[in-house]
Amino acid sequence: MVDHVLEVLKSCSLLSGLPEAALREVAPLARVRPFRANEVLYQRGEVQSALSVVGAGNVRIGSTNAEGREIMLTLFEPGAWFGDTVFSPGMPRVFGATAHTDGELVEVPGQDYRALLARYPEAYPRTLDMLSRRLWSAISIIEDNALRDMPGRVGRRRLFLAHMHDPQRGPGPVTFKLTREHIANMMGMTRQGVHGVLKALEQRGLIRFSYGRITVPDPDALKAYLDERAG
Amino acid sequence: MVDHVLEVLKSCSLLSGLPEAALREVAPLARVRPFRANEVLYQRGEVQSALSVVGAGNVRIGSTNAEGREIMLTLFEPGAWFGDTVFSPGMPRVFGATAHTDGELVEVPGQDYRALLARYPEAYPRTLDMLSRRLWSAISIIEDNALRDMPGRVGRRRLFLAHMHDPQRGPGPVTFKLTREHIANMMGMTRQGVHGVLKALEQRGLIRFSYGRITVPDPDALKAYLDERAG
DNA sequence: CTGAGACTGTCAACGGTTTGACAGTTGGCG
DNA sequence: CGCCAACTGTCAAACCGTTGACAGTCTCAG
Repeated sequence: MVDHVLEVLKSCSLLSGLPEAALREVAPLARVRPFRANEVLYQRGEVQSALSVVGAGNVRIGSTNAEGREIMLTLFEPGAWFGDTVFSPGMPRVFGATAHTDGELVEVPGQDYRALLARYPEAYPRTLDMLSRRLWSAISIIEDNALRDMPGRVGRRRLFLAHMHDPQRGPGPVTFKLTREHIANMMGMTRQGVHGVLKALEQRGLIRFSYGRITVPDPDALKAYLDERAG
Repeated sequence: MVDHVLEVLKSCSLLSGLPEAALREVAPLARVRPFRANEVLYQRGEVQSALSVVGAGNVRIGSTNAEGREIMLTLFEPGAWFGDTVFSPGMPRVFGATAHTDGELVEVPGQDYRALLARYPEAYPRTLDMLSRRLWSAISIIEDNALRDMPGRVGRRRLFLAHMHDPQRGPGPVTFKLTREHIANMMGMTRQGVHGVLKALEQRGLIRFSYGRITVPDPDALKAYLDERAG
């Protein structure tokens, strides 16, 4: 059990600055939390700080407004970490998390994680680096939204997900389990609007899709197309 | 001179976790860089990591795409810090900075700043907290863009700036020196589009504006209006 | 104080997205 | 193996923001 937790923690880039001995220290304090598809994992506003690492399955990060319209910020794969308040204890959660598929979460209590960092300060730079990159991702999404038209935005977001999916950038095809509606929610568009955009991309052979599933056969080709289309 | 630098560094929230002794150590290593309005301070892509603190004047953060269309992410006031690559040395800058008014920057070489943190590890938690909050700001902008219509977006962004302007949340009026075109660039809209939105907000008395200047008389009233308009 | 340049108000035509509605398709569960 | 629920394709009408163009207003530097 603890061994399994340790495996998950080791797979997490945020924690890769910590020596294995450190991970062994927190592993027993972590909690494994299995989840079913569409289960709400955290709700916006909860005051509770934990570092969550996806052990298996996919997790949607996002929030819902009063009218019930939802926005999905990103989709996390196994190994990804989140927990926006780990570094700002006492603050309410800024966004919510929902299970996208069945899977499991490993939760390290915020206090324990912070104490661990304090004991292994050499891990701080790596931690800052990771957080900093998250910030860039967010900013580049803002830029895309402001600078690009709808096809550009959709394409770029697909690339972004492909990169999240496999940061090692293996050139092979990448598949997500996403409906048109999910994509629309990510972009602030409607299902119908997404449809038109995807159809155009498909005709160029840049993406392919089947029922509830979308695949990018060649991320590099998609990137090249988008770069050519607009600065 | 060094005294002046010290004052500026002390005013910076990112550095407030460091004891004054630490700031005295880096102050001599910092460089004061005066600037004139519209001067380009940093360009996207430069590989150079420094922590920049605004000592006086205003700085626009943003980027430009190939077609020359510009997006402005935010406007920084004295005391604000930026330097997206301080925590990820060796990476190219993700966005550019341009002087919005005359003013001055205090630049701490990234290496020196990082070495300082390593010497005063008790400052790390505060640093992570600050960076984390930046991430929230960015994410909440993404949310606003996806979930809100144009008036909602413009209003929210005005609030965001008001908050940046004075995080202590004094309830008084706040004024920015921003043209319609700047606002348009922040939102990915056009000058004309912004015009209509602002006119509507003005008629409700929520904002006022004069030549090249816009003021929010009562941020709380604006917030209340926006919250009511759309969850 | 005065002129040039920057900023602003406004208009009509155009275009892309949403809205709303409905039928067709897929996949999983009983 | 068949049905139901979820997902998808498609269309026309309405809407909203952009494009492009021009005249009016304000500021500041000389």
